[in-house]
Amino acid sequence: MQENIQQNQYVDNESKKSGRPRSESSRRSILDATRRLLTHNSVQKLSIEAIAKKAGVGKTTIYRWWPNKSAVIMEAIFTQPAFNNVMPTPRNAVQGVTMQLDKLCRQMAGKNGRLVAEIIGEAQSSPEALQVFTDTYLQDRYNTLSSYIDGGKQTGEFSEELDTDSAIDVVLGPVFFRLISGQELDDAFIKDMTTMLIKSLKA
Amino acid sequence: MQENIQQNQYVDNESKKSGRPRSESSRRSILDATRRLLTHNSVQKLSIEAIAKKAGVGKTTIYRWWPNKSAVIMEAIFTQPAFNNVMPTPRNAVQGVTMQLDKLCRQMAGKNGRLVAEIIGEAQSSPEALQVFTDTYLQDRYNTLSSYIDGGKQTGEFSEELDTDSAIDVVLGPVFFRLISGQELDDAFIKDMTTMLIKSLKA
Amino acid sequence: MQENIQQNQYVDNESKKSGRPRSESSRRSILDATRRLLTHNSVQKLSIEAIAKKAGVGKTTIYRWWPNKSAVIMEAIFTQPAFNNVMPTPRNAVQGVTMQLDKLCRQMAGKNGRLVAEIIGEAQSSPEALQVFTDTYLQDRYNTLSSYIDGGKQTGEFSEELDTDSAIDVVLGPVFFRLISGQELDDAFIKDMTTMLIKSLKA
Amino acid sequence: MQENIQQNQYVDNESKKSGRPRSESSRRSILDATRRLLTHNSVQKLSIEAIAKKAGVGKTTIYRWWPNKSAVIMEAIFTQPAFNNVMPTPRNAVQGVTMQLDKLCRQMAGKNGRLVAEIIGEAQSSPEALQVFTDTYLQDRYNTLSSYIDGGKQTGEFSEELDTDSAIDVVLGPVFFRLISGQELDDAFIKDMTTMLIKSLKA
DNA sequence: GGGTAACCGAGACGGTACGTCTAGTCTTTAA
DNA sequence: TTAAAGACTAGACGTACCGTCTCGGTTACCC
Repeated sequence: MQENIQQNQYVDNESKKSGRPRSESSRRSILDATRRLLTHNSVQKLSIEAIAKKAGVGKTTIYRWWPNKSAVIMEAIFTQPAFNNVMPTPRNAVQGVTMQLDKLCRQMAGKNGRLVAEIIGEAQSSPEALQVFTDTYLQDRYNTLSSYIDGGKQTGEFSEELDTDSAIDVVLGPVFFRLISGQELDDAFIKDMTTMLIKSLKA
Repeated sequence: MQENIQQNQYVDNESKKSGRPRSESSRRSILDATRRLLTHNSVQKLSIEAIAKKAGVGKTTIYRWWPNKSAVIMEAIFTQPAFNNVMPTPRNAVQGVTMQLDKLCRQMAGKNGRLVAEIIGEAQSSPEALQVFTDTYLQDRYNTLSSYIDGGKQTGEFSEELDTDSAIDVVLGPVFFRLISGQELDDAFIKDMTTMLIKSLKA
Repeated sequence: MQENIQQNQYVDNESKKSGRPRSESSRRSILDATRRLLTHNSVQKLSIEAIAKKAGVGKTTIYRWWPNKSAVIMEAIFTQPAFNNVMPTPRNAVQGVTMQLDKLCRQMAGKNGRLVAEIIGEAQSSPEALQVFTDTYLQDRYNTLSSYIDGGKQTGEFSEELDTDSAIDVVLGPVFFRLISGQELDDAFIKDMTTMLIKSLKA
Repeated sequence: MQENIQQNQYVDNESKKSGRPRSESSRRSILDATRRLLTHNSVQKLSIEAIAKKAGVGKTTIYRWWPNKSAVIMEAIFTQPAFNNVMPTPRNAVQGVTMQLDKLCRQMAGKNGRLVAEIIGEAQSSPEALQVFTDTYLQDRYNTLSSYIDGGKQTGEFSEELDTDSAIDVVLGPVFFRLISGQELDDAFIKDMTTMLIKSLKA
């Protein structure tokens, strides 16, 4: 499993510090253990204690680097390649929005969808976790949609009177609502939804 | 606080049973205590133990009648008059959908919105709880919107090609997404969203 | 299983009262259920609730006639024929004491011994239960030994200076101590003990 | 209150282990709390929960180091100086046995006697607890009596044909029987009993 | 033969304690 | 200084029983 090596976001290790350095192997085994445990347990049933045990790591090591369970899980999940949001440059705004919706829905099919729903659920009880969710997951989709919609407004594909932020929520809303209300994101729905949402954006 | 008297949904008390009958006063004090505790605590921080203590009731009495915490909370919350969904008959389909969206958003403003978001969050880890949420809360909104949209399709206000179920999810999605992503349901958003969604339904 | 029909000791039904009379069948099924449950459970693990369920009887019916668990159990156990204390008339005091010790030890062998030990254990936390144990079980043995020892003192078999009550405790003590300290009442011990105790009584 | 510092018997802390070491202060406050609670409550009414609360300690800390309530209580009680069994060297076997009986009876007078009776009672429902009772309390008395009786057999004070183990049970039995049958260990009884038991041991 | 009184079963009630689990913190030794 | 190990306080979990109560019904006796 290839992994995007990246800085942990809760620690600024800008410069060389004295003392024993953070163990990269611990970090990896924590995230690996989390991913493996999540294939058999729900997010809410997963405990820091269980992660620490499975990873062969002290609980303190986890608490030192992540503020809470949600943060560990999100880092474990959203850094996986399956959750990237890289797309080819679209020919026009309509195609961009369509592609984004399609990619989002494909990512949410099956197990991953349930996982994201559980993460969202977990985040409802913690503003910090919600913030992390927004930053590490939603933000990319917001930015992408924002550029497409703004572009569409300029080219005349979309109504000039759209408020971009509101429009993004309208576009993303149905996908996540379908998810959290326990329904499948099947092809028929994707098609129906996309048709409606494109219409709602048009001039 | 006037309350919709209704049968508890987990018990079929069709006929006279032997034994001491269920205590109505305990039932009320459990629901009251739950409501009062929720004004100071989040759904997840609320414990059955705390409800029992506050209500002056044994824990077993709660476990006897509700399968889990979510069920108690939903019965406590959604039976309140503030969460009814009674609306005047609309002149046409557009007005119907607009009214439903407006009512929904008003109910979700402020504290109640956070509460519902937390309930949804809690329900992500338990299919049974999600089912109860659908049955006791979403269903009403589904039904109402369903009749408006079907009506609109017949009168020609809305596109004949709409799939009603998909359309309902598209209409409700943005509201709940806004909620669970931690943003306010302010008037500007309501206006923008309504404009877009009505357009998406039109022929 | 033949049973000594006897008055329950906690109720004085001296005279005919008005109202429905106590159900003899309930009484019997309670005692039967208790005996059956005790073959698989320890005295402490046995619950009034379990007895009531097994006997097909309301808990109140048990509480109406017995003050506590120990009382039910003792009535169930000690009224059984295996626990009677009828013995042939001895030729002399020594034989009497010997016979009593032997009978006592035989009754305590195996399962019954453990049962009595558990009853004694249960009675240590409740003076009332201890009283019932004394009245329904120990008293018979006390009386019997008392007559033998007094007889022996008169015939010169036993020392005139014996205090009868103390002597009884000395005679009974080793048996019950062996029981509650978890050791077997094997034949070798019975023989050794009897020899010693008879010597201790002699002039 | 001076206390025999000793290893807890359920843990083999042979060598230095990694991790935070067991808190000596928690251990002491648990035992102190137990002792204080026992002055007002019976053994059976005492709960682990109450001990934990009184000691300002998590329940898990108790469960980590003791297998059950009886074990905590016995460690709290029997390590007290009042329950030691140190005696001066006797001139002969008769004096030894007499002294041991006397010391035992003095220790059992008043509150402590009731306490020991309750502990014995509690132990009747649990072989493990009975074992602990034997190991931490009875064993000392067994050993002492054993050496006195064996000595007496060699010097001719006691009958050569005595089985030492049986004799010990005969000697200890009356004391504990008197205790568990709820009678006082008064001076008259001690005198009568001692006279009889010495006679039973003699050649 | 109707009244009344005590019984019966069933089972809900307010409680207490159980033994387990997890959270998040603290304290040790080793690297 | 960080890591691992694991003990610490705290408190909720869901279960089992306690002893009491409240129902609808059932016998007996007594007038």
